[in-house]
Amino acid sequence: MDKNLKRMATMQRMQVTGLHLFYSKGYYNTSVDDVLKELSLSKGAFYYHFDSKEDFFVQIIENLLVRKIYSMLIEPIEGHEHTLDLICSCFENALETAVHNEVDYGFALSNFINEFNGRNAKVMKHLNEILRVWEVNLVSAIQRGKFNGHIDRHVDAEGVAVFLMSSYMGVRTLMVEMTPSARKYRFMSQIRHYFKSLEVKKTTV
Amino acid sequence: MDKNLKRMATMQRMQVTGLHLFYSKGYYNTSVDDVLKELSLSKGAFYYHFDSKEDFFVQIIENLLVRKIYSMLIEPIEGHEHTLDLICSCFENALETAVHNEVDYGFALSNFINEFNGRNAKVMKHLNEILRVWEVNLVSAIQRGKFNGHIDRHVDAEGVAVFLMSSYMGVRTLMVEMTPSARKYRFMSQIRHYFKSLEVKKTTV
DNA sequence: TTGTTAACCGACCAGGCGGTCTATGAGGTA
DNA sequence: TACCTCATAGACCGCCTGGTCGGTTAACAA
Repeated sequence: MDKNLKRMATMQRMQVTGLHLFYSKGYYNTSVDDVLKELSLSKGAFYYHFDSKEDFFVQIIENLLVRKIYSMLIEPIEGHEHTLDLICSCFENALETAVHNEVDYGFALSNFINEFNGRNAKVMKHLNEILRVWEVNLVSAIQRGKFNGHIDRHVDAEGVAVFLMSSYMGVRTLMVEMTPSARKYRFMSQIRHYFKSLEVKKTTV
Repeated sequence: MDKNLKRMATMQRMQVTGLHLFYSKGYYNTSVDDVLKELSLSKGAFYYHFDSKEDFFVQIIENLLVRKIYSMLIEPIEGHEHTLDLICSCFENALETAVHNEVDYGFALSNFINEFNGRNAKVMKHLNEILRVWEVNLVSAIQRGKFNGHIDRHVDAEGVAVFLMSSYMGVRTLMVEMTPSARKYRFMSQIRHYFKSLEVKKTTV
């Protein structure tokens, strides 16, 4: 048990450092030695715990990336209050975090999708699974909104979900260079404008 | 002159092949030899025409990528008709091209931005310049629409431009895997819905 | 005390990388 | 024929990469 704890701690340290480096420098552009140098560990330690660099990365996805995205983009919109407000403040918070990074490298998930697409089907399967979960949760949030009477019943939930995911992923790329906070502000204004057009039309007069 | 023509032709061939490989496999994941193998040329030929791999890529950006994006996303919206319709069909065409690729690797510009961000400032400068031109043209297109009376005068042109660029870049990433044509359809529906909310309000009754 | 084993070390390997350099031949010029 | 330049060839270099492997250490069990 105590043994197992040490094992887990070392693996965790490697994975945290690995995610940080893969995110900021890219997977193919980061060597195993880069990760080990950061931690003053050796090749032996690495290949004792992981089968390969790819296996290492898949475990990072499952243990760290999935949770990160879940807690940042999925869990916050699971409430039962006004759905669109939830999504709005969820995006607002996620973007604000990005603005506060002294250096921002974009949305980790979409960076990795770009990097692995067409080059590594196995890793892509894991990344796509995260996208799928995100999409499903967005769709059900919007349907909840329609059910609760906040969102117009003619709205296409799947369409809105795709549109929201697209725009979020895109704005994160757009924010990496030049005036991220201004772009965040403009983006959020337009999202709110778009959301207003999804609400039930108050039958005035 | 004839000599110069041959020189240009060889350089062009290298650049076309280079863009294709860099786009599909990534810059860092494509070696100079990969490009040369494709053309049955040697290292000598390559370094006779280009100073370095980086110089090669910068020339590809300036000679090929800029033009490609200009002809696909900028020039089509420069007309003076109903602006939002122009943008709509421009996006429609650009996405349709992507759907028809048997294998799609996303939006080249945003892929490269992801790959070079924080790693190569010089290349990033060139990529950002393309983004800037795109943004400027979108903004002026929208302002034209406001001037022509098609777009509500309260609309924030810069905001709409950022939002459009974001969503386009994002949906291209989202389309690389799984049901691109369905996602394209849903995306375009929402774009049209969003555009409707930007039009001048017809004062009914 | 002795043996076992989990955790880690680091030298080593084959292959690939960007880039250099000398050689070579084709085509024009004198 | 002799010469010169442009365009290309391909061997070579030093460096880095993912991955292997025999050795070492410390904790614990007998």
